[in-house]
Amino acid sequence: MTIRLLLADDQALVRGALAALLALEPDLEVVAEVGRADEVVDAARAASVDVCLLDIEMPGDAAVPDGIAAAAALRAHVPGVRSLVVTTFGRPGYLRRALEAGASGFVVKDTPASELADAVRRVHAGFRVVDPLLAGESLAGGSNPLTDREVEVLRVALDGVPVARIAERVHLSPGTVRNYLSSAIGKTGTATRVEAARVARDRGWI
Amino acid sequence: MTIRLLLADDQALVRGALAALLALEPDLEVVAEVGRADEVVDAARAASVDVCLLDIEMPGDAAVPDGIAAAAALRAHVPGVRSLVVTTFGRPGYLRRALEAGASGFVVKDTPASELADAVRRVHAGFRVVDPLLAGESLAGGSNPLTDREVEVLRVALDGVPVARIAERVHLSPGTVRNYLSSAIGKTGTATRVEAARVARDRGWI
DNA sequence: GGTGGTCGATGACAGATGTCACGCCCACCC
DNA sequence: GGGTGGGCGTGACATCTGTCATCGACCACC
Repeated sequence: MTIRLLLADDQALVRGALAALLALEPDLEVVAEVGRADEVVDAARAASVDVCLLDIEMPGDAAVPDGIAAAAALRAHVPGVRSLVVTTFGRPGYLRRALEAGASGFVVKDTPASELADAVRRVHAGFRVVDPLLAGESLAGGSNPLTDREVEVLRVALDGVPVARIAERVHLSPGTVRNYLSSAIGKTGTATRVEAARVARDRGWI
Repeated sequence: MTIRLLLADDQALVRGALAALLALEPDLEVVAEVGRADEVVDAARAASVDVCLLDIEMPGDAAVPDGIAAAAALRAHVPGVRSLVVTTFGRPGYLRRALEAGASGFVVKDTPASELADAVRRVHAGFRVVDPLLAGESLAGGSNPLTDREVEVLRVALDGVPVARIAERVHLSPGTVRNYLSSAIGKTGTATRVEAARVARDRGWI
């Protein structure tokens, strides 16, 4: 019996290339491909998929905006499927959030191509597959010290927009936004809101 | 006679997957793979390569920091080889810079996998292959209005560091840095230095 | 009822930032 | 020599930002 796979990645070329790579394995079969996070659940159900390979950075809708949310949605709605997150960025917080969302595996796109099929097989067999290097960093990184509001404000601050525009977008007064930013700057040990936002992003806090 | 290919991409998984995809074509053969921009020229020479597939975002050294520089280095040192840039980001400025660097083709990773092999063949045959959507944007985008100093300062400003630290890194006085930033803010039609840096990056100006 | 806690807002302050006009130096050119 | 212009710096100014103390509103809890 072959393992039935779904590929979710917004870059068609990468998706197709991964399909070609996995097609080399006789016990694996790619039965569905999607390019958006919000299409994962339907496709997984329709094709009776065993394992989903999920990129994190993918377009989606408000309910399922990215690959991590797709893993959570799969666990909730199609519990038989296992998720293997395959991502460009080995940010510690991504790993933590992916595991919290119910993903069974987490590999970065730096890993050798030869290891992917094995990761799929182990995930399908019920094991947990995690990049060992990243697992260490993730534990060392600690958990997210930011409050919900700080996260919300930092997300907007990422692009470097002025405080006034951040305030508009999150429906808070400019003064309050500055308070949250100041707090986040303190927690990240940085000097400006943009630095704080970047550090928070790299640690997977936002 | 098969077309001999070199794959340059820092993500091993993507590299391997592309190799599997292209191996499906009987007239194509992947004869070399590298993960750094500064290894492209040597590898291309050693394996007598016909066409190089180059990612842009790749680590490298000071002389060849990315895939675009690798295309330029190939033209200079191994003139027989043609370059096909394969990149995640369809930024208009990337296209312009890639063509200036002597690349024969430019495709984004959104394109269907089925078209890649054809793009390789056309590049090998001496044609120029350019994403048509992007070609339009690139012409509309116009050329780079920034001075060298403005570019240098904006590159550092991308991370949101304070002006004082930008001044240290580029060996200018803080006041001068602010002048360049102010000028760049005006040219980009933005409000802060970080916004200016992001706009400039997205247009391929820095 | 009181009590404590959180959330959002405000005000005040120092320092950073963006803008602008101007000055200096040096290369270049007539 | 006398411009002329670009690159870099300075000073001054208004505004924005980051920090901190404080306040009112609201809610949970005893």
